[in-house]
Amino acid sequence: MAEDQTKRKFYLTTPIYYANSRPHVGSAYTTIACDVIARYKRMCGYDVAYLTGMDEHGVNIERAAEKQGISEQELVDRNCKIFQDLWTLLGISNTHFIRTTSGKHARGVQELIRRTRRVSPDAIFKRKYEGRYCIYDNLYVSDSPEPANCPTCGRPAELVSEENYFFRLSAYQEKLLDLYKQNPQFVVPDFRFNEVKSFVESGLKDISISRKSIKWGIPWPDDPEHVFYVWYDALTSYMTGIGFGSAGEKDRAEFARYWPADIHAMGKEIIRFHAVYWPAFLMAAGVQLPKQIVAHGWLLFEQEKMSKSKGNVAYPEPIVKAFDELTGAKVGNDALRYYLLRETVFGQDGNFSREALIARYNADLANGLGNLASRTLTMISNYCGGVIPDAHTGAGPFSKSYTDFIGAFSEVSLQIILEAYDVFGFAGAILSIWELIASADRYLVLEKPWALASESARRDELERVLYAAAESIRFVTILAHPVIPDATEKIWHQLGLPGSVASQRIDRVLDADRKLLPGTHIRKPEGVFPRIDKKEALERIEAMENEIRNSGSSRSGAAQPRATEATSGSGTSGAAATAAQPGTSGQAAATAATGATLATPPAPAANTKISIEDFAKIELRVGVVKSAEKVQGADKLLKLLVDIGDEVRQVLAGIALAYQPEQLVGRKVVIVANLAPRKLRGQESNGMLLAASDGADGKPVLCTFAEDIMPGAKVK
RNA sequence: GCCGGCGUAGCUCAGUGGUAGAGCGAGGGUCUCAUAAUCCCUAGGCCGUGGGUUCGAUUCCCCCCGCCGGCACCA
Repeated sequence: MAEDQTKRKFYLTTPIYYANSRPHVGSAYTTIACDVIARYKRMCGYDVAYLTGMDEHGVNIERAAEKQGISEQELVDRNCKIFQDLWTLLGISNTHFIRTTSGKHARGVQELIRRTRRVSPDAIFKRKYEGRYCIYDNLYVSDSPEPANCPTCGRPAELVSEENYFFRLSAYQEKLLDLYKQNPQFVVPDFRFNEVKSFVESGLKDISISRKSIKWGIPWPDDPEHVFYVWYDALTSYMTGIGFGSAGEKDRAEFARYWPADIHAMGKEIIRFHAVYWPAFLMAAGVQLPKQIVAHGWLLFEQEKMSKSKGNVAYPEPIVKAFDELTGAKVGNDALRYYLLRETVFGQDGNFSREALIARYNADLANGLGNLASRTLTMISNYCGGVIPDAHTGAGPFSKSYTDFIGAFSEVSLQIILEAYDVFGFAGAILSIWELIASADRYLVLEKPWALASESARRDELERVLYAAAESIRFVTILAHPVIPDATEKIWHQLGLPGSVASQRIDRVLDADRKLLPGTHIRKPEGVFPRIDKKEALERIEAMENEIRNSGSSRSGAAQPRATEATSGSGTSGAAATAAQPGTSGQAAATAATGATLATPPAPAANTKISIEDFAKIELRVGVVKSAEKVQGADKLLKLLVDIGDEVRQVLAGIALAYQPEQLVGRKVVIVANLAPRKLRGQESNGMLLAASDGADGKPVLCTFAEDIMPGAKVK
C-alpha cells in the first residue's frame, strides 16, 4: 500500500476463493503465479497492487456451517484464516485482501447496482425465475424450467420459481464482440479467447443475479428480500478490494489510482464469467473495463484418475513443510513455486507429481543454483579472505572462456528473460536463467580457480574468475527472485549486499553502477538448498497429507463434488486424469461446469422428507431394451426402444459415453413411465432411465435387476 | 454434431521445406572449489497412419486413427 505516485501503477487479482473448504495445490498455483507477476512488476519499477481474497457467501457456506454447528461467520472466519496462513507460508506479496462478508464489499456491490440503474436503466429487470432444484441435495440444477436431473444424485429435479433480478446480458453481445475486436489481447491464451468469442457469438441469455431463497448474502438495495447471487457479488470484489463504494477519502483515491485492473488471472474454468459477464456488468455501470483476462490451465494429479479412496488431492502445506523440516531450512516454498512454474506451460494443463517436484528440487535448485552459490562463495571465502575480489576488467589477456562467459550475461539474455516474464512464459524464463547457471558451472570447470589459487603468479586470473562467477550469481539471483523469493534473498545476503533483492530493478541488472563492488565482505556461505532424499520426502509429505485428510478440514462443507471434477474426466476410460481447479471457488466451479447455479433452500437438506403420496406420483416400471442406437449429432444420447409390458416406448438417455448400444439390448432397466414427453435432438423421449452416477467422473450406471422380472412390473 | 488444439528419443517437451533437437532419467568417464555436487561422452527415435503438393516434408494440404479443450447435448 506504499503508494508512490511517481511510479506507474499495476493492478492484478486472483479470483476470490470459496470459503467452504481448504485450498489445494490448484488455488496455490493461481496465487503463486500472480505473486510472480506482482514481484516481477515491482522489480520493473511499478507500483503494484495485488488483490486476493475470499468468496464467503452462498448456500455451501450455509450448509457447511450448519453441519458443523457453527455460524456462517464463524465458518468463513475459520477457513479464511487457513487461506491467509497459506499465503503467508508461500510468501505471497498481496497488498490487498478482500472478503465478501465485509461491510465495505457489501456497500460496493450495492453501489455498483445503483450506478447501473442510473447509467443503464434497462440493464436490470425483475422477472420470474424458473429453474430446476433438487430437493435431496438442495441445489439448483438448472436455470431453465425444462426437466433436469440432479448432477449429484441423478434424481429428477423439482420445478421452482421465484421473482429474481436479472441482468440483460443479451443486450451486450455486440458491445462485447466489439471490445474483443478492439483488444486482441483481452483474453490470453489466444485459444481461450477464441472460445470466449464463439460463446458470445452463439448468443447470450439474460442471467439471474439475485435470489430470494438465500439468506447468507448481500441484500439487494431497497429490496432486502433478495440477496445478490454468486457472480455479481464475487466479481465486484475486484473493485471493492481497492476501495470502490467507500466514502472515505483514502479509499476513493486508491480506487481512482489502481482501477482498472491490468490483469485478472484465473483458472480456465471461470474464464467466461470474467471475459463475458464482468465486462458487461461494468459497461452497464459505466465503469472502466479491466485490461486483460489471463487464464491458466489445470494441474493434473500424478497422471492418474482421481479417486476418493486414493485421496490423491494435493495440498500445498505438506509439501512446503516437509521440505522445510527435512532440510532444516526454509526451502519448501521455493521448491513448490519453482516446480509449479518450471514444469508447466502457463495456460496449458500441467502435471503435478510429488516425485517430479523432488527431482526438480534436487537437480535444479540443490545441484544447480544452490551448489553454484555454495562453491563460488566458498572459494571467495577461502582464496580471497571473504572479500569480493577485483574484476580485473582493465587489462587482458582475456581467455576465450572468460569472454564467452561474460557474453552470456548480456543485454540479449536479459531481454529474452524479461520478455518471457512479460508474456507469462515462466517456464521459458526459468529455462533461460538456468542456462546461465549451467554456463557458470562450465566456466568454473574450464578456469579451475582452485588450481589458480595455488599459483601466486596467477592471482589476477583467479580474482577475475571469482569476480565473474560472483557477478553471475548476483545476476541470476535478481532474475530468479520473482520465482524463488526465499533463497534469492539468502544468497543476496551471503553476497554481502545491502537491502533486499526484492527492491532491485530487474530490468537494470546490467547497469554498471549496480555491479558487485570489489572489497565487499561476503557473509558465511551456507547451503541454500540442501539436497533431499526422495523416499523420505515422499513419506513425510504423504503422512502430512493424511493428517489433513483425517482432520476432516479438507472438505468442511463440500456436500457435493464440484462439477468440474466430473467434467475433467470427460467420460473417457482408463487414463483420464483429474484436475485441480486452480483459482476456483467451489461455487464458481459448479457454476462454470453445469451452467447451473447453487443456492440454498429455506429448509435444511437432510431433513427434507416427502410423503408416500409424493412418491406414489412417480410411476416406475421395469422395461426391457429392445433396441438401441446412437443419436446423430449428440455425443451422449442413445435412442432406446423399451418394452414396458403393455407398450414399447422410445426413450432417449444420456448414457452413450458409458454404454455401447449393442450391450444394452435385452437388458432390464427401470424407467420413469409417467414423465412428460420431451423432444431431444428432434427425437421424442417418453420416459427416463434410472441410473446412478459415480461421483468421480459422473458416469451413469444403469439400475437393473439380479432376478428375473417381467417387463411392465411396477417398481415401488 | 460444430469449432479449435495435440500426437517428435523411457519421461517432459522445443523445432525447421532439404538427410532430427533440449532438459530429466539411465550408462560410462573426469575434476575436487562445492550440497556423493560440477564438467565431458553416450540415446541411433517409422518426427501417429495413409495419401497429395514439391526436385525434396517431420515441417504445407487432405483423409483416417488416438488424445485433449470449448460449445451443443446428458428426462
